[in-house]
Amino acid sequence: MTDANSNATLPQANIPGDALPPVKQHAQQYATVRNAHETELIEDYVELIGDLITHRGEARAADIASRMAVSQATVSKMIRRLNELELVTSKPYRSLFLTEAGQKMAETSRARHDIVLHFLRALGVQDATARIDAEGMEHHVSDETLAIMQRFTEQQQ
Amino acid sequence: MTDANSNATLPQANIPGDALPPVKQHAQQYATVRNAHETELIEDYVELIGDLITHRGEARAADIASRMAVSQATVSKMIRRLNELELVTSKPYRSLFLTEAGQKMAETSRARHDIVLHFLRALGVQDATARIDAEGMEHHVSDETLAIMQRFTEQQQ
DNA sequence: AAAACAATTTAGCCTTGGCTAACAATGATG
DNA sequence: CATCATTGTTAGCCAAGGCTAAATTGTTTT
Repeated sequence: MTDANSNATLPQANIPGDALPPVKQHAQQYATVRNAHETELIEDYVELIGDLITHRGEARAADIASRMAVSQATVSKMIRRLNELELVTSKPYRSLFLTEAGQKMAETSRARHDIVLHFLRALGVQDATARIDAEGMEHHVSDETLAIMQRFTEQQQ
Repeated sequence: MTDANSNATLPQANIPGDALPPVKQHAQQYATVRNAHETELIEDYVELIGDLITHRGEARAADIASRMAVSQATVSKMIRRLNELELVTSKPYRSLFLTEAGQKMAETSRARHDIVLHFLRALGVQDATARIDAEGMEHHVSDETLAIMQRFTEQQQ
C-alpha cells in the first residue's frame, strides 16, 4: 500500500497520535522549512552586520567571525555571496556597508528577532535561553504567529 | 516580509539599552543553531518514519519521498545515513524499521512537535499555519521553553 | 511466464557552508 | 619609515543534502 492517495479528503483533527496530514499539506510543511533554511543564514549575516554598524559604528569581518564563531575565511566567502546578492557593498580590506535591500532585510530580521525574544521573555523564559531559542526560531515564525506574539507581549505589560 | 512586521513599531529595537550580547554569548547562540541544523533533518526523517509505521503499518521510501516533497534518490541516500547512524534497519528493496535508538528519537521528536503545535493553537494560530511553524520551530525550542509552552497550553483548557 | 509497471538503488553532478594553510594588505608603533 | 601584528583574501579540501538518469529489483497483469 502506498499512501499517495489514501487520505486526500480526511479533515484534520488536532490530537496527538491522530492521522497524518494529507500528503500535499505534509509536503508543504517540509518544503517551507527547507526554503527557510536557504535564506536564514543570509539573514543572520545581514542582521548581524546591521547590528554591528548600529552599535559599533562599523562591521568588520573579524567581528563577524568571532561573534558567529566561524573562521575569517568563511566570513570572507560569505561576504562575496552577499555582494553578489547586492545586500552589502564592500571594498577589499575595508569594512562593510549594507545596500538599501540589505538595510531593509536587516531591519525586518531585527524586528522579527526582537518580537520573538520579547515574547519568550514575556512567557517567562530565562534571558539566556530566550536569546538562544529566538535565534533559532526567528526564521520559522510566520507573520500570522508573529503578530499574535507581539499582541501577547504587549498585553503582558 | 508582509505587513505583519512592517507595521510593527519595533519595541525596544536598536536603542542603546539593547546592546549586543558579549561576544562569547553571541557566539554560543549561533553555534547552538548551527548544531541544531546538523540533527534536525535526521530527526525529521526518523519522526516521519515512526509516524508512517504507526499510522500506515510500514514506512516505504516512496511515501517518505512524497511526504517530504523530495526525490526517491534523496530518500535512499538518507536511509543509508540513518543506517550508519543505527537509527533504522533495512533490507534492500524492503520497508524500514526503527532501531531502539530510532524509536526513542521518534518519540522524543513527536512529543516535542506536538507540544509546539498545541501551544501555537492555544495561542490562537490557525491550524495550517501552526503546522508549518511547528515543523520549523520544533528543533529550536529548548527544554525550558518547551515546559513553559506545555504549561501554557494546559492552562488554556 | 512474460511483459509491464512500480519501487529502490546507484552513479554522478551541483551548491552551500564549513575548514586550514598560505599569501596579501593595512595600519600601529618603535 | 620600516617592521610586524592584525585583518582580509584566496586556494583547495570536505560533508551534507538536493537533483536527474539509468540500472536493478519487486509486484501485478495479461
